[in-house]
Amino acid sequence: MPKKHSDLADKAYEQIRGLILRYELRPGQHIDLIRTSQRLGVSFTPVREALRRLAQEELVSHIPNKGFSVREISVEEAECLYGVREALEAYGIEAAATRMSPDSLGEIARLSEMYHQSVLEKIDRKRFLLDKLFHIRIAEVSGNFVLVRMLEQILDKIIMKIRLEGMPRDRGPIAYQEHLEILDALKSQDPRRAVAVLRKHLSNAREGMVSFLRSRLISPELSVEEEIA
Amino acid sequence: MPKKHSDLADKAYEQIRGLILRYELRPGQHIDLIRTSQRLGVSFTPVREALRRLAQEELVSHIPNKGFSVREISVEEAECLYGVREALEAYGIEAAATRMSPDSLGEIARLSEMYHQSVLEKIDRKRFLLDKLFHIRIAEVSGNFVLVRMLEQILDKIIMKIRLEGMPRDRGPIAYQEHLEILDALKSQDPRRAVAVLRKHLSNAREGMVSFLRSRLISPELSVEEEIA
DNA sequence: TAATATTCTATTTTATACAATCTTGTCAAA
DNA sequence: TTTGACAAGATTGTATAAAATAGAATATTA
Repeated sequence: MPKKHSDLADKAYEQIRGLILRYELRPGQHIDLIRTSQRLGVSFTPVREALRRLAQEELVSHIPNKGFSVREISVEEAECLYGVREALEAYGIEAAATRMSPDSLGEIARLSEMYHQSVLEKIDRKRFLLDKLFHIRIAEVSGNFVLVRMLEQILDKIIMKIRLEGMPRDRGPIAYQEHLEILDALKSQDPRRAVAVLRKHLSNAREGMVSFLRSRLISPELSVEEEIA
Repeated sequence: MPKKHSDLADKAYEQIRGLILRYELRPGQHIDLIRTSQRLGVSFTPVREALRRLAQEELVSHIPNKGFSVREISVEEAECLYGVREALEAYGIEAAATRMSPDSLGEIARLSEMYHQSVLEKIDRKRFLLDKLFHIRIAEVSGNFVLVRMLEQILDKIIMKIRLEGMPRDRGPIAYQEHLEILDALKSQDPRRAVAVLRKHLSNAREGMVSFLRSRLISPELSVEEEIA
C-alpha cells in the first residue's frame, strides 16, 4: 500500500501555501505557529520548516523573534514581477513555437475555451487558474523545466496580488481574444509573431493591472478618514 | 546587549550555502545532520530549517526518510539555466541601458578590469565571482529587484556547475573582450546594441560550456581520479 | 538454489518539554 | 510627554524521546 506523502513538513508546506493563495491567510496577517499547527493537526516542527521554505520562496516574510506573516506584495513589486514574467514567457514561447505538437496545441486550445467559459461565468478563481494553465502549458512545450518552475512561482505571486485587489472588469473577454491570437501564431509555427503577440498581451495585462492598482491606492486612506468620522 | 537569538537558522543557511558553493560539500554528497550541526556548533533544528530552505532553492535535494544531499546539476539543466539566464539578462540590460548613471558605469568598468586581472592571474574563484558581479551590477541598474534575486540564484547554480567541471581555457580573455563591448554599448546608451552584444556573449559562453561539459561526459571517472590525486 | 518474508539496525522525522531570549505594552517616575 | 523598569507573552534554540522508514541481514519457503 503506497502512502502518498509521508513527509509532514512537505504536506504542511502545500497546505499553508494553499491557505495563502486562497486568502484564508491574508497578506500582512501574522501566522501563529500554535494555531497553525493545531489547524493542520501536527506539531510545530513541520510547520516551522514549511514556513522557512515559504519564506525562501518569498510568499511569507520572516522577522527574527517576531515570527512569520503572509507577505504583502506592493504595486512596485507587482510591476517587477510582470517585467520578469514577460522576459520569461517571451523566451518560452519562442522556444515552444517550433516544438508544438498537435496534442499540445489541442490542449492549449481546450484551455482557452475553458478560460472563455470561466470569463462568461464570472468565476474569478477558475478564471485565474485557467489563465495560469494556458501560459504554463505553453512554457512547458519549450522543454525548459527550469523556466517552468520559475514562471509558476512568478504567476502565483501575481495572481495572489490581483485576485485580492481586483482587475478591470472588461479585461477578461479581451484577454480571451488575445489568447486566441497567441494560439493562432503557435498554430502557424511562427515564433516571431508568437513572441510579438504574447508581449502585446502581457503588456496590456500589466497596464490594466498597474492602472487599476494605482487607482485603488487612493481609496484605502479614504476609508480610514471615514472610520474616524 | 548580547544577541543570542538572532536567527541561527539564517546563519546556518548562509554557512551551508557557502560550503556547497565552495565544494566543501560536494555535489551528490549526503549531508549528515549530526555532523553538520556539530560543525556549525548548533543543534539540529536550525540546520534542518536551513536545509529545507536550500531544498526549496534547489541547491540541495531532499528525499523523505533518506535525508538531504548536495544537488547534482546535469548538463541538460545547465542548458536550461543558461536559457533562462539569457532571457533575464537581456531584459535586464535593455532596461538598464537607458538608466546608467556615471557612477554605475564606473563601477561596472572597474569590475571589468578586476575581472581581467583575475583572468591574467588565473585565479578561478576570483574570476567567477567578478564575472557574476559584472552581470549582477548591470541587472541592478534595471531597478527590478525581483530580477536581480532570480538572476543571483541562476548564476550561483551555473557557477556551481562549471566551477566543478571546468571551462575551455581560452574563454577568459574572450569573455573580457565581450565585457568591454557590452560596456561600450551601455556607455552609448544603446539598448538594442547592448541586448545584441550581451546575447552574443552569453550564447558564446553557453556554447563553450555545453561543448566542454559534453566532451567531459565521456570520462567522468577519470576526472574524479584526477581530483582525488 | 532462488525468491520471498521476516527481523534488525541505523537513520530520519516528528513531537514535546524546557530554558533562554526577545518583543511589547504597562505603569510609575522624572 | 518622555523615560525606563518590569512583567507577560511569544519566539527561538536545545535536548531528548517516540515513531516511522529504508536498507541490510537473516531466516523461511518453494
